[in-house]
Amino acid sequence: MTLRLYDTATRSVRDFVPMTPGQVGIYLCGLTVQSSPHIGHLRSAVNYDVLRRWLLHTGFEVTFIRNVTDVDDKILEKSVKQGKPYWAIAYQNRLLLDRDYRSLNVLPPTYEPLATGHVIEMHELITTLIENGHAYPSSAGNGDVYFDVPSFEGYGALSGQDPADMRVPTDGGEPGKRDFRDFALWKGVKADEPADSSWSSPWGRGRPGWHIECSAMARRYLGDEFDIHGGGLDLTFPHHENELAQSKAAGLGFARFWVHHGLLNLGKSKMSKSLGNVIDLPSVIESGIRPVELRYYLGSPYYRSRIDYTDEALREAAVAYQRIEGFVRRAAEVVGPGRPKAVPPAFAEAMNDDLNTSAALAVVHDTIREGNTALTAGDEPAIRGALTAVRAMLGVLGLDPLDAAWDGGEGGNDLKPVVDGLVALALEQRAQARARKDWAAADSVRDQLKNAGIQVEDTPAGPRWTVGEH
RNA sequence: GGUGGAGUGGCCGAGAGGCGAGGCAACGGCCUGCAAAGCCGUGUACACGGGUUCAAAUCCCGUCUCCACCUCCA
Repeated sequence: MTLRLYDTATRSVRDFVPMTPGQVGIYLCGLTVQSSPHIGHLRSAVNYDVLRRWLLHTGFEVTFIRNVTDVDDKILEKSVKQGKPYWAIAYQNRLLLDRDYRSLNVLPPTYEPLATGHVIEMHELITTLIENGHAYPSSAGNGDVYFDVPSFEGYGALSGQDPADMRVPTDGGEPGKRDFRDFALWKGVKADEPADSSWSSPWGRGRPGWHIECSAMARRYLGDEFDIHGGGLDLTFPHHENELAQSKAAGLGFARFWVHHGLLNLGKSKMSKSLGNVIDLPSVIESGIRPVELRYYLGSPYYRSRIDYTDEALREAAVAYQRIEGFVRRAAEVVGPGRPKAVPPAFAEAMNDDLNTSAALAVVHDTIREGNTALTAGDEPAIRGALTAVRAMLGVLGLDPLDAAWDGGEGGNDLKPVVDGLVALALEQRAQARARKDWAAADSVRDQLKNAGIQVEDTPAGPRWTVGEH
């Protein structure tokens, strides 16, 4: 049973066969750090994190490269507008992005290369392209270097575009281009751009032209040919098409699989800063949803389908996750956390089927039902079996409630033993009241605890309590 | 204009020719002093109109609505 993945280039689900047995190289287009991340960006991270964790679980060694684009038009614009160095703005947003990734338990990449750190690699690639007739310096003498699209046969194959059908720009396009479809590999420095945002090159001072950085960095860390290239559906054209064209034209094998995830819409269109329909992690947390619950929401639909964001759906996902969490915690209290190991065959089958997380989650819920039944029956071996299976599955999805990754952040855990003691005191009172069948007094204790944010529930093993509104 | 994709029960969301994924909500029951949690049961949903077939949510034709890309975008 092998992993089957949808490959955009062939528009079909294919058996995933790595170039080197047991090893996988993945390049994921990360963000252009022009602003703080929103939950649409986070979906991307979660989707590929699940792919990665599944590959790891099935025994692969994964080299996961996720880049950051730290120089581009918008960052420079902001720099000028705010009177701040462009690199300070980029770094600031990078830190925010990193914080969000960590909150959502997204594994850190093997390496996170920056565009500005790979100018030399880009020059090498551009030089090759000029030498073999696939690129040329702008005839306008502005220092730009363009990729010669008509010189590359097969342009448009990835995205299913016919170059002949492409819209001619209404503004006339760049004056130094031979063809309006040609795109910049290198951008000559402009007078109104910050002085520290250009690098010297054989074609004069300038900066990277978006697409080339990914070709250069993927090659640097994964080689001339590698297994999987990922990114958002909106990057298919032109970004990935251009990456593919320039890499192939330079004689590289490049990506064997193109994986694209669906976007997250808010209202009637995709979440994006420019439209202003943005929700970010801090505001989600503000609304009482925990990061793990957001991750469940973002990760439970099939990665290629569109998510139409609504507050209700998110809240519903949070409740669904709490059911999962409730079982794991209750079971762990009875039999200990256990050691997660194998995943049920049905779960593996779902994951191998192009990462069908919805179907995989159905297996999680089925197993939880069995576990809950075992819990009421006090059948410890069955509880243990269900718990380890559930934790193994949740681990693959990055959603194990017992994962230490979810503890961090607030730092309020030191108080746990203290609260434990206080609640135990109150529960002792309640137990006494119950013993003398003074239900009013017993319920009053429970109500007061509830008002303080502590839920009490009676189990065969005695009362247990949980904190928070969840 | 071109390209790709989507419309599933009150809601979210899989599936993809026959055997009712799963979750949330609702209702009934069990358990409980009462709750909570949990368990059991209850819903014949597949945008619309035709067609193919013994059988269609799944295939074909047409219609409508929506989204993404063709400009920066996860």
